Amino acid sequence: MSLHKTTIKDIAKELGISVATVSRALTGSHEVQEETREMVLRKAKELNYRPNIQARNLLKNRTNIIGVIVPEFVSFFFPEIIIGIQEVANREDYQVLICQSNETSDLERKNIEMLESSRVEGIIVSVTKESKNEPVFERLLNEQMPLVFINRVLPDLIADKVIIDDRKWAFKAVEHLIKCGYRRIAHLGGNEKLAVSANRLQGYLDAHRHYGLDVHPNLIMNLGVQQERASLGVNYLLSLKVKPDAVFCVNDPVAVGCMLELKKRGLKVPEDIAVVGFSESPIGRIMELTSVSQPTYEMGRVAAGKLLEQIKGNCKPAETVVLDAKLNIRNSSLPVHKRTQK
Amino acid sequence: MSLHKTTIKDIAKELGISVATVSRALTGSHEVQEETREMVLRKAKELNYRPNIQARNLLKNRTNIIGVIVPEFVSFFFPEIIIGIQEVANREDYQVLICQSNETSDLERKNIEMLESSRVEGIIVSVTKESKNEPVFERLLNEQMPLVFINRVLPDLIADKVIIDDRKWAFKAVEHLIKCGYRRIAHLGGNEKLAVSANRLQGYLDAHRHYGLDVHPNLIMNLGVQQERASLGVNYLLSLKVKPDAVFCVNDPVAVGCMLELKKRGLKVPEDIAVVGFSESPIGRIMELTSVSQPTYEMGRVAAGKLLEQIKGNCKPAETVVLDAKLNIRNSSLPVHKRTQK
DNA sequence: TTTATTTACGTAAACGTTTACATTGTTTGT
DNA sequence: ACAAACAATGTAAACGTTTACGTAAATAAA
Repeated sequence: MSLHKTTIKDIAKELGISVATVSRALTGSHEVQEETREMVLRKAKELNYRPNIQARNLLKNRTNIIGVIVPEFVSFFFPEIIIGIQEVANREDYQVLICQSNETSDLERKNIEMLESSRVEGIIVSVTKESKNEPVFERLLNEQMPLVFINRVLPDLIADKVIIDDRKWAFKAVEHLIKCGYRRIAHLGGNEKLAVSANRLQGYLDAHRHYGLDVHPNLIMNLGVQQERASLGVNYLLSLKVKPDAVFCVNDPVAVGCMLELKKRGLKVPEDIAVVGFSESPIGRIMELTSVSQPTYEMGRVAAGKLLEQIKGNCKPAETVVLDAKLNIRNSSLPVHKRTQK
Repeated sequence: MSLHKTTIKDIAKELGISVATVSRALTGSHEVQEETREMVLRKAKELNYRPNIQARNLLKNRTNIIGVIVPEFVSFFFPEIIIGIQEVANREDYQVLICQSNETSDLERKNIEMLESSRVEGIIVSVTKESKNEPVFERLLNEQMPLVFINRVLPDLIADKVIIDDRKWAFKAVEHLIKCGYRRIAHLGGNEKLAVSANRLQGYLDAHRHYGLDVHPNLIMNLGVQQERASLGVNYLLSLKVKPDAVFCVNDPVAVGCMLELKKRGLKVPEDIAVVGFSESPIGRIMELTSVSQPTYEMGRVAAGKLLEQIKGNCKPAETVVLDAKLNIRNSSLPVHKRTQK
């Protein structure tokens, strides 16, 4: 019941041999007598020896840990990405240190510094909106810290990135609304400084341009990516003389908030207003919300794969992996002529 | 652009002083001249020095890491607990290594061993259903590994536990149904071997006993804790000659699955059948599901607090902290006489 | 036999810190 | 003036490993 954890020295002393021999026996070196090895292994088991990874890592100057920074992980989205990351990392004996930046630039920076102090061998990050940490990431890149951006990226940085084509899929989502017969499509956008938001807005504009529809600036609002922000937007939209007949939302939470507010106001989806989200969510699925689904697990796996490659020193030039997505059409965006049949 | 990370030695060499002085300056020791300290701090910043935590920990024989094992973290519940844990842990400079056992006993054991090898200083765990690892946890306790069970516990083990009184709150939930006028209340239970499930079933039985209601064994089914399992139960319940007028579900996912299946079958909640869940969830809230809310963040904080106490060697006897919960009444369980008004 | 090679093991340095102890130079007390 | 106390710094050991190097004995080659 000693609080002392068995070390290699204890084994050596008990057997009257040197620590070097014990180490060799344990690491499976060939330069140790079979007889000796067995003796060591037996004693190690007897003393319930566990190698001290810290000491080994200090010597080899590694930690076998990678860091992950996400804005939050209460919504399904980032947890799924993290699971994908863990899957690949664990397979290669890496542990994953998970941090959440809580959507604040400041905590993001602190997390980075903490991960550096923990001597993680690489970092996978999904930046906060309004990340003011571009210089920090630049420093990391300069210092050759393996780094992969996922989902939310900094467009100006030359680094590995794993994303979907937000612009393209936003286009497809809005195109779907247009083809369904909707003509006054509003957009509840996220934060302009967030690349994903900006790109989805672009896709929205692209679709209008492509199908010759006028863009009404007063139908476009950038309120944020959180569910609660939606009511504000809905209230405004419903106050207009000419109301929109559909809303394309920057993500599912906002779309859900939008649907809830509409319901509260006594409006039916899609009969009065159609709604489309982005990124899929269990709640959205249940509410029959049309949305673009991202391959979350796969994104995590790919990001971890690229990070481990960087760590192993395969110094390929920075690459942006664009994964495929999918538009899932549900009842929240029925074609105008089919709506009454519902 | 060197791959070499700045060490205390580099600073010492550049300034022509000893590593001891540098160390003292950095750790805020009083026995160093103010002038020297400033010099060191300036140089440290210039060279972007980050202390190597591994080396420090090796010396002090600690890691400043605690491990957390949860069954899963895609649903809101465990992420919230984890955030609470991180909050307290980070405040005390501890990192959190998060593992998911994926509801399998085997992966749970592997995670434990992995955390041991990583020399975590303590473990917070929510066991899998049918955890066969009681002997493993017993060993950990014997070896004085700080350990706190949270939410899902092993009743026979003497250890720190952070829970709510599942039996009591299940009683309250069912009592609420009874007071609303429901008389044939079914129970979609979880796994019998899972303490939380067993306790919630007991609460269900208690309420029946307390209010003199007969228990109909064929209205009680233990199908599991996942949403998908609910349809099976609903199908069976609806096949009975005398159908239930309410369902008390072991948790929100099952309750949601239950509501969806009822909807699919053309039945209205609560007009045809009332539904009550447990543990709260965003989806449940949106579906207006009556449920018991647990203080997830607080549970995490308390568990982390207790673990850190254990780590610091405050060897109190094992204690079970029972936190308060709350029954949130929503439309899924309207009083029978009010239902038509809806 | 003598020399070269191999085998099995020991010695000691190294990783980046912290800290007990030693060593200065300076101040205080008598 | 001299001992005592103190302040600021240096020296070196320690944490638990791995591994380059050295060494002795045993074996193979000459």
